Amino acid sequence: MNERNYKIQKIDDYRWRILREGKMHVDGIVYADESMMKEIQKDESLQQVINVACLPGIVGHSLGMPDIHWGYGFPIGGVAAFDMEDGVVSPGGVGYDINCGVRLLKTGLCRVEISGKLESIVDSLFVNIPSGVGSHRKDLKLSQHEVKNVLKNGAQWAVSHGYGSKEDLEHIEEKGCIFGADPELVSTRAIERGLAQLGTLGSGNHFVEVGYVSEIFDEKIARTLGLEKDGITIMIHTGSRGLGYQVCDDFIKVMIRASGKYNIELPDRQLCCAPINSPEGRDYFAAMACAANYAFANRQMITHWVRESFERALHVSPKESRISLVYDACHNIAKFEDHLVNGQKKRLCVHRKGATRAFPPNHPDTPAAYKAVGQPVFIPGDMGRCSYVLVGTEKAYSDTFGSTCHGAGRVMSRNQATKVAKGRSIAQELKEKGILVRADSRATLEEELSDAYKDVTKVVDVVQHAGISKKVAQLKPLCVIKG
DNA sequence: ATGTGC
Repeated sequence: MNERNYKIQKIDDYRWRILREGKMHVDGIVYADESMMKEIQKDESLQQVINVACLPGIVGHSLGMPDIHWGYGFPIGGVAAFDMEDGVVSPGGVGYDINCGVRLLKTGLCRVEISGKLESIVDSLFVNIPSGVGSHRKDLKLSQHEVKNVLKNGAQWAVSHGYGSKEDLEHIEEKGCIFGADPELVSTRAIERGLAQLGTLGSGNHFVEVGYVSEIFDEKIARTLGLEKDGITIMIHTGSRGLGYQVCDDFIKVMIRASGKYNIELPDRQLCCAPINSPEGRDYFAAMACAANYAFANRQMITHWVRESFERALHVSPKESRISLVYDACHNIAKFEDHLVNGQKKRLCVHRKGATRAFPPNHPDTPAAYKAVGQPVFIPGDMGRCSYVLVGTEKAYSDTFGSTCHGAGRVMSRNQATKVAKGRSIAQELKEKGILVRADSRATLEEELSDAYKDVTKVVDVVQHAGISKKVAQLKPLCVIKG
């Protein structure tokens, strides 16, 4: 069962090469330190890196980030770019939660100003933002027609309906709207699942977390991002909810047929895909863009209710709380982007699944305010430890199609974590560490146990040392709401 | 991740 046929070559302290052999078109490259590499080999994720390397039209390398772990077909923490002419697009390379992502808000508040008020903040957030499996909003049920407008316009829809400001849009990847979304390619079932879920958190590892800047590694960049020591931040991690799940599920069926139709040899059925320039490939992309836009709108709506929750809990005006968006980045998505391949500029379809775009300073897609420092990247850890703010680099652009990691990465399955948490009160343990948590389900809290994750500091150190991101600040949690 | 199996 655990027989390994592949050969791994150490490139340097933070990179490992899986040599091309058999049906692989390219080498695999994994970013990890020595001890992580041992952990990584315990699951099937490296075999998945190899499987991805066998897909038609893949260019460069099949990449694994240090938070890599087993996923549906493609590994989570994987990056794969395909040639527009002979390459493929695959729902498994994006993931079930299309445009799952992280946004970071900063505030005009500092730690001492809210100490003693954390209970009311966390309660207010928990009341205002529905959380948990199947969570929906009682105060906002859209018509099918209106959902289609969300799918076309993303966060722009939210802003034009009074949820946030135009300035927010400048600080979202793609300005909160992926081009090419066609709602007619999203099934009625998917749209129905989306009617009442806009502005809800969901379950699993999704959260809204209030924290503070605990350490700054680069003063100048932190200042540009508007972060200072002890400043209060809010991190939002969620995606496209049931609508995105349904889009993925619908298109996996389409892609299984398409893989046969186009004679694509699949090492694993879960890698089902279609040529980028086929009807199935174009349809998937247009539907995926819809789900991505729904997720952008979702995080934008949640931002609105975060602002409102702070105002209510602290009895402050928006001018006093000064909650603004630092940035919003996707970590489950496929994008058409220009990259240098063998010295030539080429348009590629880049799949990032559990991987974050990390574009360098001066890139056209890096927001104007951050041109000098690079695109912000947020790496949430687990509930008990910390998170990181990074920026993208030239090296990421040249080595990883402008990509980096997305989180700590699991070391325990959900089942394992539940067993380890048996007989313990995770909420109480966190409270003793000074972290208040409100969760819809006790089971989710157990699955999200701190020890179920790698130490995010080690993950971030790998991408920092490998040069594919630059550390800017560390954030520590104060209170968190979970699904 | 997911109206947590059709």
